[in-house]
Amino acid sequence: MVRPPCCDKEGVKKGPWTPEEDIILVSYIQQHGPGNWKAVPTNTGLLRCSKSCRLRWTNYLRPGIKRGNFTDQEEKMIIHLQALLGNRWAAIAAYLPQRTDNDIKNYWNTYLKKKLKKLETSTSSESCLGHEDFSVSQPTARGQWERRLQTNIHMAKKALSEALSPEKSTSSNLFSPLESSFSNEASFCSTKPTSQTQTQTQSLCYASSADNIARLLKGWMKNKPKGSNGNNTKVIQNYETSASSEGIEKGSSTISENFESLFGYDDFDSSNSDSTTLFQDESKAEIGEIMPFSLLEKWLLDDSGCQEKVNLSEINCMF
DNA sequence: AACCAGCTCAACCGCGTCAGG
DNA sequence: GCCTGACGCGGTTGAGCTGGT
Repeated sequence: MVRPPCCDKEGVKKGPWTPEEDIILVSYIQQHGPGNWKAVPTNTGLLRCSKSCRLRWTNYLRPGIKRGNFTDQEEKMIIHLQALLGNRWAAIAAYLPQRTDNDIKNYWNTYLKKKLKKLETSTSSESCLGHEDFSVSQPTARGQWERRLQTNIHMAKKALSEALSPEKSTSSNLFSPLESSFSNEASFCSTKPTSQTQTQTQSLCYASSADNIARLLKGWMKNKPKGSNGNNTKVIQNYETSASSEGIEKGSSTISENFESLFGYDDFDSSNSDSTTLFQDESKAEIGEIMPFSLLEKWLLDDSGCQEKVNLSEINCMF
């Protein structure tokens, strides 16, 4: 009764994605939205399994993804949340806008785990923990976290039921990431674009998604050793056509320039994710704007001693 | 310059869950 | 209630990169 691997069919490509494949995938999702992954390989002609497409999208191409250096605060949040939630990377990722669960998992496994271990061994000789007061080995702090989590869950549920009631749905858009753990991801969407802003929204988030590819392409164009072949050019040109039909400004001379102007990657920075996105049900990336992130950070990062007083009223404001 | 060990991270694999029939 | 297929998640792998010798 062994389940056959989903991708062991002949002709299914494995390994790293090429920029062309990325473009095809993004182009498709831009038109049809994420979801129904089973249909993606069939409809796009990509020689990838549906799982691979979904993974590529969620971990790499999705709009608003931030890559590279984790900030101190992000690091602390991961440590705190890992202590609280365990290896539930998706849940942890819900608290870190612009980070994917895979990214966080990798960061934890390659860096934070070692760091904490080091810290633990260095402090184990001493009777108390150092200034980096992680809750990993602190049952009391963990208990407080659990209480807070329960409060949060309760309020999240309340907010959810309020949000689902039609007359309130427009005003209650401050969803907690926790809801994604307790309802489903689709309910996560909050800032529904109005019909007036939808067109603008679509192109904005499309650009945001394209930024990811553009960054990829930038490196690819630079490093591409023996020139791109005709196929590449063809695919990219097709994409240009598709992009231009979407009303996105197209550059002129070279392909690389086209993409540069098309996506404006030089202007890229994480702040561009402040646009509402077309991909509302993939809105992990927008949590920062959905809820007052600084408040959440405060809640997460404050020393455990004094925060309880502040929390309940402040958290209530979140919902 | 060549080799090697360690590290990083994108991608894969397999299992669990859930919805639809 | 059972079966099946799709999806999501966490663990693991391995190719490529980097720094040291």
